[in-house]
Amino acid sequence: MSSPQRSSRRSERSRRAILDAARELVVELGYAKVSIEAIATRAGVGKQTIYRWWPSKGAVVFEAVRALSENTDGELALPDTGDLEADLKLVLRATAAEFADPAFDALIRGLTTEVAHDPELAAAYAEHTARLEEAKRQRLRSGQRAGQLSPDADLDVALELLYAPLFHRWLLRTGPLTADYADTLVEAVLRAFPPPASVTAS
Amino acid sequence: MSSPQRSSRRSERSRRAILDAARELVVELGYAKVSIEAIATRAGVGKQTIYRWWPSKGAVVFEAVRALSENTDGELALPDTGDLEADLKLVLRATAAEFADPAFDALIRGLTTEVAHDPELAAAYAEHTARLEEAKRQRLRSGQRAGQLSPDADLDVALELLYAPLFHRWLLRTGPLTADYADTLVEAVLRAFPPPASVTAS
Amino acid sequence: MSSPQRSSRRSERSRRAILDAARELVVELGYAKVSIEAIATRAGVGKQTIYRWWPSKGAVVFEAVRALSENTDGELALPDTGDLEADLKLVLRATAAEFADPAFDALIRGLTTEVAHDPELAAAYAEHTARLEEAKRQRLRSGQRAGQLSPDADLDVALELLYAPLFHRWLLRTGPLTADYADTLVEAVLRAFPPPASVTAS
Amino acid sequence: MSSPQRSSRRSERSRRAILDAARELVVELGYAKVSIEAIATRAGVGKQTIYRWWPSKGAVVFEAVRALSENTDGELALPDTGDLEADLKLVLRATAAEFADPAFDALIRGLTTEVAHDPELAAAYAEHTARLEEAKRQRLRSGQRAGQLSPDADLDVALELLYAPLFHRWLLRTGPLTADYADTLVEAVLRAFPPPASVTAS
DNA sequence: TGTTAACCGAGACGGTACGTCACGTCTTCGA
DNA sequence: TCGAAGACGTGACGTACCGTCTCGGTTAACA
Repeated sequence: MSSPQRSSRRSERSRRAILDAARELVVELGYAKVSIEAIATRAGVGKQTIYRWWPSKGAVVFEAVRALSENTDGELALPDTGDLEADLKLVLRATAAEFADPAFDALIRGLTTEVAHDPELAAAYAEHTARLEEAKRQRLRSGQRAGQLSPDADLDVALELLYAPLFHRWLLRTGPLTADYADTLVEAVLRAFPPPASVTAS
Repeated sequence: MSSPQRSSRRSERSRRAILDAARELVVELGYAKVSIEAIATRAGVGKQTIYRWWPSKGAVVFEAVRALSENTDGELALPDTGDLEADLKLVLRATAAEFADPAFDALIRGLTTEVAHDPELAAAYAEHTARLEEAKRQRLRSGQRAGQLSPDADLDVALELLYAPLFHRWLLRTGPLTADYADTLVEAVLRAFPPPASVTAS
Repeated sequence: MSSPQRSSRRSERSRRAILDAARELVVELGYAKVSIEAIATRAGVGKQTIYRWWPSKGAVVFEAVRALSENTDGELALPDTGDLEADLKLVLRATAAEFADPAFDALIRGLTTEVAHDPELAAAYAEHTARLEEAKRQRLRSGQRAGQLSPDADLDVALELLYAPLFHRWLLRTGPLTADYADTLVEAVLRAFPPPASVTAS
Repeated sequence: MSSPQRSSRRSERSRRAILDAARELVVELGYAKVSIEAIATRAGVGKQTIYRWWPSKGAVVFEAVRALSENTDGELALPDTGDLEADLKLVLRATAAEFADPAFDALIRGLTTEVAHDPELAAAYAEHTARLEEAKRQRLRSGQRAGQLSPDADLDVALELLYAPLFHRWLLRTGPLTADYADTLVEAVLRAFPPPASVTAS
C-alpha cells in the first residue's frame, strides 16, 4: 500500500541488486570483511548509488535482512493451539534452529553487533522487531487468559527470560543451541510465572 | 610466580603504556574509532611493538580490560550471607550498575562485539570469565544446600536466566537497567527453581 | 593535439602538483631521501593518486625532469655555424655547465642511478633522449658533408667518445667538469675521425 | 703486512660470513633489494656485528667486492708486449667481458650507483682503483716511450676516452659490449693521440 | 690459570615508509 | 537527466627495515 512508494526516480533494479549483493557477500565473507565498494562492484552499481539511499553498511545489510523476512509478511500471529508450553517450545526451537543456520548467523551476527554500536540503526531494528514482539506478547496474554500463566506476570520480562539466554549463548557461543535447551528455558519460565492454584483442581 | 613471566626481553613499560592508551582511547572515542596506529602514537610506541605481542585490536583491548580486573584478583568469592535471594540481588544490581558506567560500557561493548566475531578471542574471554562463573555456581550450590534453591536446578541455565536478560537489555539498549529489574530477575529465577516443600514449614 | 590527452578523468592539477613537489624535494633532499609519502604530502595529494599513475618514484622524477625540458620543446636543432669544432665545443661546454648546476645534478643523478637499475625506466629514458641524440648525429653528418669529419666515422661511437667521459667524471666525481675539459674532448674526437686529406690543401 | 691486523677481538669467521652473504644476496636479488637484516640473517650474525664494523650497506658490498679482487692481488702490471694497440685491446676486451658477467654486473652496478650518491664511499672506491689506474697510465707511458702514442697526450683523458664509453654503454644499457666495440674504442683513441711522424719512416 | 671485558648471536625497541584497501565525496560521460 | 564508473583526499592497514639498544653467553688477553 505505501512502502514501495520511495522516490519516483529510484531504480528498483539497482536497489534489488544492491540488497542481493550485500546479503550474498555477508554470507560469503562475514559482515566485517564486506565493503561498500565490494557491494557496489558485485551489484554492478556505482558507489554513489548506495550512498544516496543508505547511510551506512549496517543500513544496507539491515534492509537486506528485512527484505528477506518481508516475504512472510502478513501472518505474524504465533501458533495458538491452546497449549502455551507446547506453542512456546515450538517457537523457541524454531528460533534456535534459525541461529544455527550459517547464512542466517552471518547476516544477523553482523547486524546485531552493528546495532549494538549504532543507536540510530538500533531504532530501526527495534521498529522492525516491534510487531513480532507484540505477537509474542499476545500469545502470552492468551496463555494468561487460559490459566496457563500468572495473570500478574510482566510479559516483557517473561519474553526476555525466554529469548535472552538463547541470544546470549548464540552471540558468545557459550553453549549449544539444542531443542532441549529451548524446552528447558520454556519450562523454567513457566515455573517462574505459575498460574494461581486452580479451585477446580481439588 | 608464573604469570608475569612472558618473554624476558619484553618491555613491561611499553606493555603498560599500550594497555593504558588502548583503554583511554576506547573510552574517549568508542571501540570502532580506535586504530592500532592511534594506540601506538598515544603510547609512544612503534606499531610493530603492538603487532609483535597481540594479534588484533580486540586482543589488546581485551588484555587492557583484564588488566583492570586483575587488581581485584584473589578474592573471587561472592557474598554468602545465608540469604540467597538477597545475595543474588546484590550481585545482579552491581552488574547492572557496572553496565551503566559509560567507561565500562565503551570498553565492554566493543570487546563483546569483537568476541562475537572472533572465536579465538572468544576462547580467551571464556577462560577469563571461567573463574567468576564458577564462583557464581558455588553461591548457587550453597543456596541449594541451604534449601533455598531446587537441588535439581541446572545451575548453568539458572545463571544464564539471571545474566542474559540483563546483557541483552544492555547490548541492544532495549530497556532500562534498574535495580528493580535486577530484583525482578532474581525473584523470577528463584521461583523457577523452587526448593522442595519443607516438612518443617508447618 | 595528442600528448595532453591522457585519461579524461585525470586531474591535471594533481599531476602538476606531484611533479612540482617531486622536483623540489629531490633538489632539497637528494633523490634517495625523497619518499612517495613526502611527495604526496607536499603536493597535497593522496598517495594512491601517485600510485595510480606512476609505477615508481623513478617514474615520477623522470616525468618531472621531462616536464622541465618540454618547455624548450620544438627546437631541437643544434647550432650549425659551419664550424664543427666550435659548435661541438659550445654544446659540450653547455653540457658540462648543466652537470655543474646543483639542482640539475640532484635530479639527474638520482634519475640516472634509477635508470641503471630499472630497464623499463631505461626504455622510457632512451625514448626521451632519442630526439636529442638524433640532432647530435645530424650535426656530425653536417660536419662530414663539410669535410670536417671522416665520412667513415661511426657517429654513435663518436658521440659516445664525446659524451661518456663527461658523464663518467660527473657521475663518479673523478675530475672537474671545466670548459677546458670539454674542449679537450672535442679536439681529441675530431683528431680520432679526421677528414680525408684535402686535395685543395696543397 | 698490515691489512689483516684489525682488532684483536674481531671474529674473522663472522667477517667472512657477512661478506659472503652480502655478495651472494646482491647477485641473487640485486643490490637494492638486499637489506642489512637479510645479510645478518644469511650470515648467521647479529645486526650489531655489521653495524659495528661497517657504516652502510654500500661499505659492506664494497668490501665484499674488494675481497674478491684481493685474490689476484700482487700482480697489477698490465700486459706489455711492445704492441700498445694489441695490449689495450686485450685489456678493454677483458673489461667488456667482465661487465657481461651477470654476477659481476649485479655487484658492480649496485656499488657504482651507491658510489654516485655517497662521496665517502666514492673516496674509498677511488683509493681502491688508484693502483689499477696507475698501472694503466704506466702502460700508456710505455707506449709513449715506444713511439706508439703522442708524448703530449694527457694520459688521464686518454684513459677516460677508452674506459668511459664502455662504462656508459654498460651502465645505461645503450648498446652491446662486444670485442669489436672495444677494438673500435682503442683504435679511435690511438688515432686521437698519434705519435709524431717518425723521421725514420721515410 | 682465572678474571674480565670486548665481542658475539639474538632480537626488542621507536620509527619511517612501503604499497594496498576502503572510506565518503565529487566529476564525467553515456544511455 | 540519471546512474555507472571511477578519480580524488584521507587515513588505516599490516609488513619490511632502519639504526639503536639491551640481553646472556662465549672467548681470548692479561693479571
